[in-house]
Amino acid sequence: MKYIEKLRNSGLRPTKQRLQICEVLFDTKQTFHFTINDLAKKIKDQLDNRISLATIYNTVHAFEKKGYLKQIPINSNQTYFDTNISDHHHFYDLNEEKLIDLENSDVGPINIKRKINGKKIKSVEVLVKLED
Amino acid sequence: MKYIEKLRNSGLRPTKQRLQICEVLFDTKQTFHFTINDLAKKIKDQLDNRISLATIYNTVHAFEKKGYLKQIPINSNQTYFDTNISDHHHFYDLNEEKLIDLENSDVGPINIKRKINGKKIKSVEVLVKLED
DNA sequence: ACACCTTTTTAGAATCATTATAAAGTAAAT
DNA sequence: ATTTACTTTATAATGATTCTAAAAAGGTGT
Repeated sequence: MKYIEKLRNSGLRPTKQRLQICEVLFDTKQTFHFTINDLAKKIKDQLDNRISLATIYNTVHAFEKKGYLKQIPINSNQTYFDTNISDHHHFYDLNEEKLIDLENSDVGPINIKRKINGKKIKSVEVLVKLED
Repeated sequence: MKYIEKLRNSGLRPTKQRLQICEVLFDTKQTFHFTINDLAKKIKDQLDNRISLATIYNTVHAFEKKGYLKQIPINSNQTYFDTNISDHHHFYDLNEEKLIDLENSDVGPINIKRKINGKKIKSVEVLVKLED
């Protein structure tokens, strides 16, 4: 199993549940956005066994902390995650409540001129809200 | 009262509660960020009478819809609002969980090259995450 | 001022995502 | 194989936000 090493290397035990969640998240051609509920449904549909909701939360947060997932900053009652961890930005369609990837080449370079003492920039994320 | 006209013009009845919330939000030299809970506390401290939490929610959402407040896209369990409705962006200090305004001049122009058919850009918001 | 209609406020209940708990199960180390 | 430290799990708890329906207040016309 190709994810066993990946998990071990980051200090996460490769449990059956984590490996299955890896498959659902990363065995796809296309990256995608999801909420915990989306993921829970996907897991229920794709797997024979069931994984408890608590485990799904734990796993997603563990993966996010390790950098295998990105949280998307957006005001919604649910938290959105992205399996695309490359440097990129998002459209958010307010009418359809849908996220759309903006390739990095779709956005000109972003120049942050101000510095805060003792702080490093961890990420720069652009959210472009769309309406009809 | 200077807010009566403002509210009437946007189709909101200038009720006692709304006018008082206007004072708390807009009678300040500096703009600021807040959550509903922050605001509720501020209201309790600054006013003699009490305003129900439901009204605070209603009012903030009404003001946001009318453009007197901006929601700040950030992943937090609470929703953040900003009384600074000018075009500007934010630092988010991950360690201290604090928002800091970035003046528009602190960020170079942002060029969104991609268009989505039939959709207009409503806003472009940059969130710069900081860590120690 | 009064009557009428509409909007707003309110307390409390309901909802819903997320986190905490604590017991049972599993991986890894000795 | 035994022990130890993680993990999973069902369920309960939490906490922000929204809903509800009744009371109060604003606005308009008389």
